[in-house]
Amino acid sequence: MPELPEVETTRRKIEPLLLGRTLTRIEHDAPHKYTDTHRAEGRTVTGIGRRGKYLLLQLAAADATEDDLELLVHLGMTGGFRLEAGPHTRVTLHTDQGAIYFNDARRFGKVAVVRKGEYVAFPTLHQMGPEPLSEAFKEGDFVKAAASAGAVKPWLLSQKPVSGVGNIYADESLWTSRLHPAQTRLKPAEARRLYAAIREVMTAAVAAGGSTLGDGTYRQHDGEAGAFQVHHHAYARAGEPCERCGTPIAKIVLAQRGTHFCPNCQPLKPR
DNA sequence: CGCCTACCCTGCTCGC
DNA sequence: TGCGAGCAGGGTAGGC
Repeated sequence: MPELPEVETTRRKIEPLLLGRTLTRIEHDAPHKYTDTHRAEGRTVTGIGRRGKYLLLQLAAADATEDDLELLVHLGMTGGFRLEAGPHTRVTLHTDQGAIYFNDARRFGKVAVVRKGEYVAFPTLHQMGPEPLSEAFKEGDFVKAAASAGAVKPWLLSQKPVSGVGNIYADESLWTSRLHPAQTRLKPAEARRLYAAIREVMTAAVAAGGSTLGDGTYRQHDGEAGAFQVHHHAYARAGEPCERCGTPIAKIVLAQRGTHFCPNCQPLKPR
């Protein structure tokens, strides 16, 4: 599950491969997942941005008769760019300087072309919360919203209080801030700990190039693996001793997601 | 309107 | 060795 650190690493890696290139043709199957890609044909990539877990390729208008467009890419669970086609190539971006391939074994990824900023067809992107490593992510706002929130992990996964947090980094941030994933209505001190943990975990994970799991799914186009997985304290460590207290890490299912936490350090408090 | 659940999709692991 | 069951899960639709 590429989350903010993996998507940001991807953004940095593909930027030199796509910036300034002209998209000559886009091929794909499964049209219900890859929409309006033809609108990008003939456009030059003028920038590569990221919002939460979405990559946003800027396709500026050539003249006043056209709209600025964006090519959205969501990597889903297994999506990634490759320099060569493979059995799981779903979308091929042909450019004036060679092709780049979007591979996605489990087909949870998305590619779409929209008018710049027009995200109504993508409600999560449309209502995306602030970037966790930006000035827009304010502790005061976060603490206030957390005070009335439901179970904290699903709340984080909604992308509304903050963007880019997925299953791995939710579990890691909650372990770091010693909060139970199902805790509701965070007290100010708890919310401040979580706010700091999200920034700390995301900063370290971006610096490490993200996390590459045991199955090697989350690699960059050049085969490079992330390094943050060795710093996981909770995610995928069920049964192993908590690094703070030695209690075995528990695994439960919460909001349909595998959820890992220390039952001793992260107690559920009645509210 | 907000919360909850089912579903999408397919490669991989595990047990027999 | 072969094979079916179970698992992984972000985002979205739909129900209450």
